[in-house]
Amino acid sequence: MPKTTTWDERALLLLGVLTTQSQHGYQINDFIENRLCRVADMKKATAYAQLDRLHAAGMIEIEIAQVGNRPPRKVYSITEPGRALFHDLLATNLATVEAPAFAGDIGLMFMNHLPRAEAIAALRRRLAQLDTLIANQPMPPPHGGKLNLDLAVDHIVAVRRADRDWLATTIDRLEAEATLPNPHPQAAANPLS
Amino acid sequence: MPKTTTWDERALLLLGVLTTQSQHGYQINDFIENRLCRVADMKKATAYAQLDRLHAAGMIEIEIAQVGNRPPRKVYSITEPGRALFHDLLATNLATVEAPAFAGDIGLMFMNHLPRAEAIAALRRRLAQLDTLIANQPMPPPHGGKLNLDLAVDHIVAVRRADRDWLATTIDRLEAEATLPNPHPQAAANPLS
DNA sequence: AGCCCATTAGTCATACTTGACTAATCAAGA
DNA sequence: TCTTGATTAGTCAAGTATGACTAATGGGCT
Repeated sequence: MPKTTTWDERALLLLGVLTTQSQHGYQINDFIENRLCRVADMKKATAYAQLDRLHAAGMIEIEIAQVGNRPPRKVYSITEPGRALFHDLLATNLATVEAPAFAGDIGLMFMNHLPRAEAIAALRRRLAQLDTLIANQPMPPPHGGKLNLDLAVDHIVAVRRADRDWLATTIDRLEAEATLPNPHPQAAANPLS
Repeated sequence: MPKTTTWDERALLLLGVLTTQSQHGYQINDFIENRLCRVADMKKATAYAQLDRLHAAGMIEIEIAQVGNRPPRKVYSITEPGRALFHDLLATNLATVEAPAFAGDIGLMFMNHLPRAEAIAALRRRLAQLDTLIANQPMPPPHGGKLNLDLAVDHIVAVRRADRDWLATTIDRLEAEATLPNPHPQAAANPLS
């Protein structure tokens, strides 16, 4: 038999959107890019590619609907196998911890290559950004029925707040260390050791 | 003039590794996949592609070194322009907040599509995994000189702990709600409304 | 002597992602 | 009336990421 395709969180996202309600492409993209933008990030072309894969696998079906003289809509609906797949993907997703990889940590690793003052100033800017983000956190627009956006947003806010606290504490610690004799005397530019 | 290439955290990672010390390819990959695996994630083929791009842009240079009769080593070294680029990328990285997108939040959004008990059981498995990860957090092997792995690992641990706390609290709340009259009576399987 | 594994170097096909683009209809403002 | 922007459909080229693969050497084990 053919090797079973591997489905990821993008399939879960689309199946979830379609489980809530059959939709046509424009609606799907609009929904993802406007309503779910803080939780998910998928572009139009990616969505179409995934929808094609899901259709080819029989997880969704497509009907054409004509409204007036407008270009015909393709309405995507989830099938029974699709519901089963959605169920499995959802249960797995809920039960699994993802390996986090923060791009910001790359910089932290190499922080000692900058002069202390410069590094701390940069981290301070990061902290200011975080504060702004947390303060201006817009509450998501009200949503209908089964979609639990609040929970996901709440999670993001919680993690961001922890990030902020860690950063504030770390900056303080680094500053305290900076007043002591410099433990890294070679921190300035140093070509050809 | 040609459009300036966009450099990302992968370039930062490689430049950082080479700033610490000139290395040949095998060393670089070994270092990233063994020592930095908890902070960064870059595969061999990706590293070589990035090294090529950096070399084409004059950010690193390559010398051939022969050791015995072994296959010749290509030793990659950072150039002066490379150091400047590294400095800029590092300062930017430290000063910037990344938009986080957690795959796990996709599931949270659709949680109401599962029966409450099943969803809570799945989240409990996620929590157990998180606890294990936090408990078994291996301290990174000691590192030399300017590499500040501890800081990045500390950050990851802090965020993970916040994640764990949020999850524990959320599970409790969901369970409390579950004992009340079900606010989502259609939570069970419900084909064709 | 012979065999296997680690070291050292990459390459390549494949898959995934996305910015930019095309096309047509209709409502509303100028 | 004409133009513009939103609605609706996608496509395609170009870039990125990576699993799987090839090749050669040398040290150590049987």
